[in-house]
Amino acid sequence: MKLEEAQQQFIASWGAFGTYWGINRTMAQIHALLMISADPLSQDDMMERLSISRGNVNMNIRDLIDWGLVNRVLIPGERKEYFSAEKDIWKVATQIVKERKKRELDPMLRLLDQLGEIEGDKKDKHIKQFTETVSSIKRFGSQTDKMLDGLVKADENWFLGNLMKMFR
Amino acid sequence: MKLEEAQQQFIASWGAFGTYWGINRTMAQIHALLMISADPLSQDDMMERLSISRGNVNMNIRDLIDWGLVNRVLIPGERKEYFSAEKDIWKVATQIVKERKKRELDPMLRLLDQLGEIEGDKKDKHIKQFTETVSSIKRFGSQTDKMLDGLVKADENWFLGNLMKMFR
DNA sequence: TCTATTTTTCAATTATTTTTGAAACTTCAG
DNA sequence: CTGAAGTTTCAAAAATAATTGAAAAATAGA
Repeated sequence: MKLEEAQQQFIASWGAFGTYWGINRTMAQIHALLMISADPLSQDDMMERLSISRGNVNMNIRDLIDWGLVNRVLIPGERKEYFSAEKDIWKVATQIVKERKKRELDPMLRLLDQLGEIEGDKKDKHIKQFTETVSSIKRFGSQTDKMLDGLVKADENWFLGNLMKMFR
Repeated sequence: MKLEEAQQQFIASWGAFGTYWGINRTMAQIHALLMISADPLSQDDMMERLSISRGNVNMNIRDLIDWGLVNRVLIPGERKEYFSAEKDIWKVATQIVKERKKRELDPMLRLLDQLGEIEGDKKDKHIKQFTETVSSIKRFGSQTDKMLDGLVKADENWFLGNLMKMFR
């Protein structure tokens, strides 16, 4: 398989998978392009490679920087801005976990705390079902929260090594 | 807080969070409604509780059944079909992991295998960067795959207990 | 079988999200 | 200061996804 063809396919597929993960297609494609590029790229490079508009590149690059997945790179003597992606896949995953935890899990747990106390007869089966569901989700969520904190802090090989042993 | 109010809020929020997880709002709301309901509900019940159309309920219920999160329940003497959700949150999580692995991770790994061999000079930095990125994602993906297989098989308390110790 | 009831399907509509592109803004060299 | 090069913004347009509702299909009791 030729390099260009493989690159095209990788970018297209990464973009498609991105939509499963709540990331929009273009953002995932830009990320894919930067991960497989040996050198940093400018916004114009990305526009050309992906056939998308300047505004689109600009907005999605900004989001990727917010997610901590892409960095601005200054190239001496160049006026343009260049961008490169974190290439260590473990760091990428860690960063995504960290951000998603912050954006999704933490707010969810805050909400569940507010739904704890319900007025009325604790023996009523509707009240019982509701409070049981909410509290079991809360319990599960807190455990997940702690686990992810650990995971984010852990060293790659140590973590995977241990986990591999556990599940063998 | 009153039960009805808390239920409303739980359903609305679960729906909103669902969109983060690649699940559409309505599907997540139906799931939420069934999780907090003490008794199985009919399609008409759900239409009324969530103010959505019959077709919408029907399609999303079917998806939830495909995901293994909801079951048809036969109520003796009733002509209508009733539905209930799995209420054990650990089973819910396990089921979601299993399905997403099947739908997302497995196809991704299959693709990466195809992108392995690139024609040309192995020393060329563009080829090198591409193959390195692809193979490191593949490696990471396979490890994740094995880990999730283990997780799905594992018993709740055993798993969380161990993980808690690991990360304390 | 017939028919009332319930479920399913799907084309058309509606809502949401993404993308474009041109104008506004910023930066910097001369 | 001026203006060319580069970046950002955002309203409008396009693309995508979700929802409706009515017709078709399935089901079960008489």
